[in-house]
Amino acid sequence: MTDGPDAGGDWRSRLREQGYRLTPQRELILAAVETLGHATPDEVLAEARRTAPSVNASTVYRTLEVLEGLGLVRHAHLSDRAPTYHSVGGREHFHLKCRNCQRVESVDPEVAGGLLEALRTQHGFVADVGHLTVFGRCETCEEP
Amino acid sequence: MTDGPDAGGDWRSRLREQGYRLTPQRELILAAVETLGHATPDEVLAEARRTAPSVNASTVYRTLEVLEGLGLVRHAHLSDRAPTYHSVGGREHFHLKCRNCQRVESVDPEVAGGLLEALRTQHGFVADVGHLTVFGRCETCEEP
DNA sequence: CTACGTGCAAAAGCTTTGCATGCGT
DNA sequence: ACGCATGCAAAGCTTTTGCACGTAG
Repeated sequence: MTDGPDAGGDWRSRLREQGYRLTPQRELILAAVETLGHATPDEVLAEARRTAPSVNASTVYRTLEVLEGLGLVRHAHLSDRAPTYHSVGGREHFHLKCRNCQRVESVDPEVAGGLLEALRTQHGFVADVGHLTVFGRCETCEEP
Repeated sequence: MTDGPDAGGDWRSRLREQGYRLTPQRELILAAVETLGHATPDEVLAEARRTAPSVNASTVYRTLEVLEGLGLVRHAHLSDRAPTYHSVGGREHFHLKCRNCQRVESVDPEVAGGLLEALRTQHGFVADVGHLTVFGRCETCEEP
């Protein structure tokens, strides 16, 4: 959860190098995303408020945008409504979402390798696997 | 655009068989979706109003829900915000969305066959290809 | 004649924006 | 000291909901 391309506190330097300021809120919000795994802005807000109750929703939205711009978090659409954010601390992955039990599973990008290759050669399309979400029915829910 | 599993006016019978009533608005909204190809509820409303200016937004939402329940239309998320609806008149397909030029391309499900198979065998997950949207960069926008 | 579907208006989410103040650099 | 980031409040959108009326069956 804390290792990966940006282990330790390197991201703080990168943040500042890009002209951003390092604030408690930004640390808190990034930590919240990492703790939660997959979370909507609303859930991130709630988690952040456990530590600093005064944190504001607009700060969460603005911060998630900044963090995503820096490549520290990503978002995907795991429901028809809210976007959900996750840390890019670990390796890249895409998501399976069961329409029946709502469970979310993370999958290695390699599994989609064939599709990516086909899209590249047949459609000249370079896909962003990390943003991919596949809806369907999971093993348990598909049982007869 | 008018052929497929439900060619002609067969859908009207199915509609009634399911206990629904056949109203001008329902015809109009289905026609709007077919005319537009891919459209947000808002766009569907605008198109429907070209014929019947009194059509209401809530009717569009309610009707799209009914039509989707009957399998006459489907929706996918082609932008981070609005859902877009399309007719299921033609054959099933999934979507590629270019983040640069915003263009949408429809792709034959067969292209994703490998992925589906892998998800089924490796994760016991039965994917719904028709709802799939892959984000990335299209051929033209990827040129150096 | 029934009761489902529609239009209208208001409510409910969720996200964005304008400002004055606070704080990181 | 400068100016970006935050909190607060209000506005903006999209979607949902409650009701009374209209109309399909």
